[in-house]
Amino acid sequence: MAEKPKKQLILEAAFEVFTKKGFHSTKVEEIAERAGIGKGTIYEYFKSKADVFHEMYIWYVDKYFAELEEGLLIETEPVDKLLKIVKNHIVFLTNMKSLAGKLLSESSSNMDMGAEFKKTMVSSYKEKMDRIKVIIEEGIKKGVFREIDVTLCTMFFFGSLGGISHAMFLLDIDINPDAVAEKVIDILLNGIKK
Amino acid sequence: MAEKPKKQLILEAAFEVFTKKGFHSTKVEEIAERAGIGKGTIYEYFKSKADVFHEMYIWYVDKYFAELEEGLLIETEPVDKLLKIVKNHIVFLTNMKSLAGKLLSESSSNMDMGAEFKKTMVSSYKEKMDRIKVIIEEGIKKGVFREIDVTLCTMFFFGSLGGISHAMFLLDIDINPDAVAEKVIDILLNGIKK
Amino acid sequence: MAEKPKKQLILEAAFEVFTKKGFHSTKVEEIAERAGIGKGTIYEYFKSKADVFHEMYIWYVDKYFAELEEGLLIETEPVDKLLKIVKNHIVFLTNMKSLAGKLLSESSSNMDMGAEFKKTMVSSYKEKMDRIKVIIEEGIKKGVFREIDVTLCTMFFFGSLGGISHAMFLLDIDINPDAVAEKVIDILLNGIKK
Amino acid sequence: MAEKPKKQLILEAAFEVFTKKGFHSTKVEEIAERAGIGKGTIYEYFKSKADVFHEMYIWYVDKYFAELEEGLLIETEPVDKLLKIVKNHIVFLTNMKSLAGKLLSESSSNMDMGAEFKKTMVSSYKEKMDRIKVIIEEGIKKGVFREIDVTLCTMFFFGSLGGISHAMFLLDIDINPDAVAEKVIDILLNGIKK
DNA sequence: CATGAATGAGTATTCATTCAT
DNA sequence: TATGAATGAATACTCATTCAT
Repeated sequence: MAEKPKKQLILEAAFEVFTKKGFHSTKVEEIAERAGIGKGTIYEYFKSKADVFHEMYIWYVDKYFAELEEGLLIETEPVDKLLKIVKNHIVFLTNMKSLAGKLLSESSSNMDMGAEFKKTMVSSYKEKMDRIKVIIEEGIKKGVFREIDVTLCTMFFFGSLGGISHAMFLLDIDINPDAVAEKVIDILLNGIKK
Repeated sequence: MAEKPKKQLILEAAFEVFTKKGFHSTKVEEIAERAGIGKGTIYEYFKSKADVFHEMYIWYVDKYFAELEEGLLIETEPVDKLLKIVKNHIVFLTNMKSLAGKLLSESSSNMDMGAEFKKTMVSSYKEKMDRIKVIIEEGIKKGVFREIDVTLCTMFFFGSLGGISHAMFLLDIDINPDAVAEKVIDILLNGIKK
Repeated sequence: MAEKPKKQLILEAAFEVFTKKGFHSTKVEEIAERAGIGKGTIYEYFKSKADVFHEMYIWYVDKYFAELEEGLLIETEPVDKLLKIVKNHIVFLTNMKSLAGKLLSESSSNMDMGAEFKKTMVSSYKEKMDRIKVIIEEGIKKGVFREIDVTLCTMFFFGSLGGISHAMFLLDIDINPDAVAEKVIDILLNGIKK
Repeated sequence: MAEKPKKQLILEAAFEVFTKKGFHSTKVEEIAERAGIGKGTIYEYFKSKADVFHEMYIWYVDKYFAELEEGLLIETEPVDKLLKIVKNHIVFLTNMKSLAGKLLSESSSNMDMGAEFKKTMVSSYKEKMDRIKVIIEEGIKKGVFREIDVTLCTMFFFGSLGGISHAMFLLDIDINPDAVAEKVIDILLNGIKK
């Protein structure tokens, strides 16, 4: 009897379909089918297809951060924190059935989805970036990291995570989170120069 | 009299519109208007809207590589080559009126565009990666770089370029190509550890 | 405690909404809200939206006639009766918050509401007409009126009432029932010729 | 080869369907079918269903006035002019396949069609009224008519025309334009009092 | 070759109605 | 009885594509 709340059901179905087919190619009816409900029901909980996408995005990002923060609590050292972030990122993507790349890319090109959504995206993006930035700054303060350009370094590091996801999905590569994470951090920390 | 060939005209118009509005939101008629020709004419040169996109993508990538290779010819040292790649990437994006990010993201989510296009994308992706990979391997052979995981390092480096583009567009940041390129390479080469 | 019967409540709410927004633009939920009840409850008393409209129409016409007949009882002379009809018509419309025009017009165009409703409308229309016809015939018999075409005169007279309502609503004119009624009857009785 | 212009074709088809079924019950596709064209073509000439209705209404009113004015040119006497108006009205309705009543009624209840259309309707209504008003005033000036309330008389007369149409359609009566017109004018001029 | 008028397949959304509670 | 969450049939409108000129 204790059914999952309808709204959650829709969000999950939406995630699966949107990430697999992209926003425009996803039909509202498909989401309903996957959620095992009637098409009209979606409009009881969301005011439009774009709204479903928007809320799903927020839900997804929140989930990401929740898992991340939990992981970060244990660590104290900047290096370990960065390592945790990379691991978390990879695990998250893998758990998400490896479809998350789509989400990012499709969403970034949907300016037609209204300024409000754009704002949500930018702010969640900044939030992620800031989380990393703080760690790097902490590392510099502690004397563990060099005095590099923090913003750039953050973009660099953050981008590399995206690049890895992108490669994973586009090339259909299976990877070992721990091994990859360690290699990534090694490069980031020590550079590639001999 | 020396008019630009019609096909080229369409490709350029398509690039502008597709990158500004994304694939689905771009109307064929808009491309025609921007190209200063009739809607029907497009179908004389391309068999569908997807085909226009596909060919435009190839043209864009070719252009990217042409400029890149030209730049790489001058350099002999792996480090300088990587530096050139970063600079070229940033300059290219800037020249492209900062719209290229869209291209990547939108395209990656269009599985509905057929397997053929997917293949084109993957292969051009691999081509770009390989170009970088070769340089890194060369650096290792020459003893300039450590013996790191080349594939991963490539993904890492390549991804960081994407991350920088993404940040540029999403956050609307203006950057100085040379300064940024040097900082990026500095991090890549020396790492961030003190 | 002496609550109004639910059905009556719905009918009144329906009248307000239907007359303000027309049949198609009225949502069943709106009627329920205005009646202060749940949407489903309407279907306990009526079998469809069209049925609500149908019954409301009958209720409205009955009310009209009830008021009219009451007024006519006092009068004995045909001329006074016609005068009473005009006054009653105008007062009725005014009391109805000047929305009745809508009712007539919307309803007349709803062939899609089924033959049954059409019949109700026609028969109520005929009933109104007959009421007038009888008075005119009586007037002729009494030698007060000329031997004009009774049916046509009825239509003419009845139509003019509608015309006045229509003008009132469309042009948003406020009128004095007594003054107008007397002028109307004056024209009807004496014509406009000098 | 000399086909009727598409826009005109659509307007005529729209008139037939709208007047038969009312605005809401008319499907755009039905208009297209009746016009013998594709659904999309309608949107080449009109920007919405409401727009088709709006333009059709104007076209219809213009046609009415064109025929009316032509008829009025020949007459010089106010009485003859009124007679002409009545005849014209009846003939017009008959020619229009007896569907015009719908038009008036449906349209008057479509406040949801936007303020612009409301304005068009009111102004065409006033125009018709003014045409009649002028004739009555002329009659008074010439000493043919009594000094009655002109506005009211106009509404009265105009309404009676509507009443006759309404009766014709609702009761499905066939009438002889000339005979009816003369009787109507007789009542209007001389009243019904003996 | 070039065109743009014509087309109709495809889809988000609304809302009357049902029915489990 | 009363309710309102759930439903899906119904429909205006868009736009890639065709083809007569």
